Amino acid sequence: VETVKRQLEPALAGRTIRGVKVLDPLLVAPLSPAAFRKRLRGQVVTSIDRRGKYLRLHLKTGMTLVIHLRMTGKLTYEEAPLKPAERRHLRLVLMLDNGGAVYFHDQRRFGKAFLLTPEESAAYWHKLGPEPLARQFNRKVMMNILRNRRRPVKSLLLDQSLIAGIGNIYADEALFDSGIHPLRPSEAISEEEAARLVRSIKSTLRRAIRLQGSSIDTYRNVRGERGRFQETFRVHRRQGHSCLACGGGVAKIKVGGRGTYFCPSCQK
DNA sequence: CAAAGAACCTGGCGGC
DNA sequence: TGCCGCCAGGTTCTTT
Repeated sequence: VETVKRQLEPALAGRTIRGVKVLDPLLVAPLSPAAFRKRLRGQVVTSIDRRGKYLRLHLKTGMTLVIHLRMTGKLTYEEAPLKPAERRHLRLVLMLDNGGAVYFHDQRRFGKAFLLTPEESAAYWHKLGPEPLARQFNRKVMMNILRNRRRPVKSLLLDQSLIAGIGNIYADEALFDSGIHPLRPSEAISEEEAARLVRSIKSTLRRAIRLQGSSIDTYRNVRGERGRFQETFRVHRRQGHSCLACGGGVAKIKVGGRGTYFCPSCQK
């Protein structure tokens, strides 16, 4: 999402949305496509940012257009019309005043786009935990999150109300990097381990951003290019392969309903 | 109230 | 070839 945000900013900032085409009502539900279009058309995008896994397009009126890609959402920017094959999973088009357009594609149709008023915004973003890449996200904050909870540490990392923006891939990779077992009860994590976990989360996310995300299947960046972080996975989706650190076998279990990959000898 | 499980969707894969 | 079940970068609602 950070990669998408960085690439979308120069294409969208300062642009006026001249046209809105909703090809899948599910994307904007519970708003009707007509109501969504009416509220968005003519709006000026002043800036773009990200909060957790949400993309936010700030509009001159004070409204915010929020986009969540969920599992298979993709945003692309094009100056020329899409080829027929590229329209297969097209859900939304925002036509801009410079002739370009932003396209939202989504195979599984889990993605969401909605508008927030300035009044709604504060309460909405309040539901999310801190940004893991912020300076203020440190061992102390991590310890407060881990303390008095016995849920498996991986479930906590994925809980967006506790920390905003860590996904399944990055939770697995950060836990491997810090040598912590995904099922460890969070209250059993020491100060030293918490400090290591914070460093691992930050370094994993930074490295993934540098490699422009993970293209396991459908993900592409705004220019349609694959990310490369999947080439550096140490445990995620490597079950049965040997651990790059110890040579032992990478295991797969389910944690909180999510496929979870780890090295039983490196992660305790 | 926390936690587990199901639901929301589409499509690819392996097994039979 | 075709059908079935399982799995998938996430969140939210329901059930236990």
